[in-house]
Amino acid sequence: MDIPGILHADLDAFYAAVAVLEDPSLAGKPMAVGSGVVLSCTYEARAFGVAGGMRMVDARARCPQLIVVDGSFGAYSEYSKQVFSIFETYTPRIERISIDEGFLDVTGSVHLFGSPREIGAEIRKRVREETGLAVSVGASTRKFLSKIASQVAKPDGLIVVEPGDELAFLHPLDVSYLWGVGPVTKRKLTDLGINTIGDIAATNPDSLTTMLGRGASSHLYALANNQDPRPIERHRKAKSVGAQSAIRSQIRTLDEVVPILQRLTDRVAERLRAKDRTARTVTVRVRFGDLSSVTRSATMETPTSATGAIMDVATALLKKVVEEFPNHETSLIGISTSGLGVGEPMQLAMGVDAATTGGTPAELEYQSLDASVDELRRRFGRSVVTHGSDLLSSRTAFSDGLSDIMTLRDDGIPEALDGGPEYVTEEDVTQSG
DNA sequence: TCTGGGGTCCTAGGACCC
DNA sequence: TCTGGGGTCCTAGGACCC
Repeated sequence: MDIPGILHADLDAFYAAVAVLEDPSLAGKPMAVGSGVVLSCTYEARAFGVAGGMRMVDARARCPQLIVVDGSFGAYSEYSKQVFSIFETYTPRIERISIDEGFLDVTGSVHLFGSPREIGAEIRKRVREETGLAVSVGASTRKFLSKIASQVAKPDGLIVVEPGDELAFLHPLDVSYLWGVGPVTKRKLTDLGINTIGDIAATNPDSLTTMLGRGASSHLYALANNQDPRPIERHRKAKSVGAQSAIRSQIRTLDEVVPILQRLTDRVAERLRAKDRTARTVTVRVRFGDLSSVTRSATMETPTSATGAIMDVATALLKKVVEEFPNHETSLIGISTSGLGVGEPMQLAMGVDAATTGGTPAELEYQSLDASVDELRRRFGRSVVTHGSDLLSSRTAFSDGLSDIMTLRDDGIPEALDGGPEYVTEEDVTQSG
């Protein structure tokens, strides 16, 4: 396999480019997408020193005529879909890294479509013609090297690193091109007199280890010597699901923070269910007014995707933080769930809606029973209420009003329904389907 | 220069088990 | 009963990436 068949394709200034396509009057002007911070900006804005990640106030200071537009995520995923479907006509071996970049392994496609260089050129042409977007492409025999090549190729370029030329291409480049070198590592390397990737390759690995630790140093040393055995991975499963929210006004008490945590937990649990996943570990992050932050986590005995169960754990963790750091302002709160699993038998808390019983809320009565999906449907029709990994959490979620209103699909999986929680009786049910 | 939201991976210490 | 070693799981923090 001595052809540069690993392609890295990266859309140029993606969000900004889409904004220009949606509103052509923005073409050729300095423009940034984002509200608090710059998510993406045009190359005209970059000429003024505006860059992604920058605070919008700083961006405006550098470029007073900067036009700022809000992002529209619907349009982004539409364009992204189009672009990736073009990729798919050249190879099924695609690893999507994010909405705007991915790896393509075209080593098996050369007989059909020509050399990697020809494929890269054709992809760029087709993406330009069919979507109006510019995509830069790097090609080599290694993932990390192709990614670097596409960065060097920007904007709107194609760089192929032929086998044998790798080190000559790589070694003059600044260390920050390497995946894994951020501000902290960059500073440490500078202190060691290491500036280029070639400097890393020429350094005694032991002295790197002293400064960076075993993992990071062997990683960087390998990359600097063009070692990167990672294959293209087509389907990567998420390892965590989280949500966070920055808080502007100063708040200090648990009572003020809990509703925000509730909202975030709702979102996370819903996304877990949408992916048909469960989580075992709940992590709560609190960032204080001085921007320092702490995390507290706890692992549950049984995995769950139930809002109530996750919220119980999250609330306890949050309480711990508040007790540990009294009278601290909170500037951000986040929740993350990890230890994700699939396919555990779900435990359902069931309810019958008020229309069925023609009634007002009655006293809740619980009982456990085993039942097949068919039996559930016979007994309750559409009136599934909430589910979790154990009966207690399902019931807690239900009685706290955190339940989702759902119906059973034919495969027995609950499906979200619109409508209010009008339930008057409730029974706990173990789903056996 | 710490401003956003979504993630991954690594390290290190402690608990616990064999 | 103590000492030692190895492995796994959990928790907390930090760096980095898009």
